[in-house]
Amino acid sequence: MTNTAHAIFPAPDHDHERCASTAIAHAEAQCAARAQRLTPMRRQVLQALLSSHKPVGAYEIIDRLARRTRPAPITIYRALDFLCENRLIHRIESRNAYVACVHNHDGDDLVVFLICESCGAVGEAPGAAAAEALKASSRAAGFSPKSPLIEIAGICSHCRKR
Amino acid sequence: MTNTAHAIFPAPDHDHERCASTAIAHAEAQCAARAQRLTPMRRQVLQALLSSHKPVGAYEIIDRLARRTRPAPITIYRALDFLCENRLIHRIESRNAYVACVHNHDGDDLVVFLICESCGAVGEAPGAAAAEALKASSRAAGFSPKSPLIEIAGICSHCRKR
DNA sequence: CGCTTCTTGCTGCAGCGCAACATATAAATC
DNA sequence: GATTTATATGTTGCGCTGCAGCAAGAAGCG
Repeated sequence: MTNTAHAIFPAPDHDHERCASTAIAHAEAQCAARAQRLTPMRRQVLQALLSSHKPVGAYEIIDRLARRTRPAPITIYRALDFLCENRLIHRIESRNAYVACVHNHDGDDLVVFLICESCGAVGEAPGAAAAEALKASSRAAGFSPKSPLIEIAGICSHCRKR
Repeated sequence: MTNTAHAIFPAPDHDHERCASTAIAHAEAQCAARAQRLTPMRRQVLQALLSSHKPVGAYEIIDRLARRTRPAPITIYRALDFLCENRLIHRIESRNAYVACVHNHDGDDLVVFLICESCGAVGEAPGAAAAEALKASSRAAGFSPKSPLIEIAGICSHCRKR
């Protein structure tokens, strides 16, 4: 197989051009629907993240933009905040970095981040089942949970084959 | 109730003196069993974390130690690494901070961190059930998982009452 | 146009985290 | 005990992370 629409980990030879353009299109639609502005700066940051499926740090984004005038860190963080709030990207806490959301999941569903220690790619797996178990466990402790954060390190299917 | 041994979130009025001393005793036993050395530096860092059930950053640990000679950050990080490797403390990724392990869980079992947004306390809930669901989900994606990281923000039972 | 709101740029700063090297202390071996 | 070896701590230095506070420009609106 080469490129099924719902593969958690995109194959090394997948059509990434298409992958990125659909993500941009989705971002435009999403922003239009919410009356939010996908400014050039925000679009550039999103595109920088879309250049791979790996988490990228804020300062590396600055390097990748590499325009005439080098944007200040705060500028990037503000764009990242905007993109996070609109669920167009995700923050990977264990890496202090960000990945573009490839939208394999629905609205408010819990997402499980699978992080390959070999190639660095990040996949988004559905985690509804685990979410139930987590809610039950935390409620048993008298805890009122909000959004669970789940990140799992390991080896992805493509790296495993090699 | 005031202080049951297995409460996930220790009551505000619990006997923290005892709480801390048992943790130190456990650390000594654990290190002795593994032929590891709980040096003065490491013990001091552990005690600094045991002064509360809240996550503490590396630089705040430096402030708390407040000895004649202020230890360098790297010194603290080395002690933290040691304590993490020996499972005497945990790193809270979403806070870039550390908490002492109060050992409500067994050996290699998955731990779910419950972080109270009100008082900042961190509880450790058992997550074996969720772990199974997560493993199944990630394996379905062809992923070979290692140690899942689960952190949930919310409100703890004691803050909820107020 | 004038006003408001949003966005970006600029300066500055504090916490986080570790590499590389030097020194000191403890354990192990003879 | 003396020597080697391993482990732990100290010192210097630096890059990344993340944001506060203020100023300037751009977009939307009556």
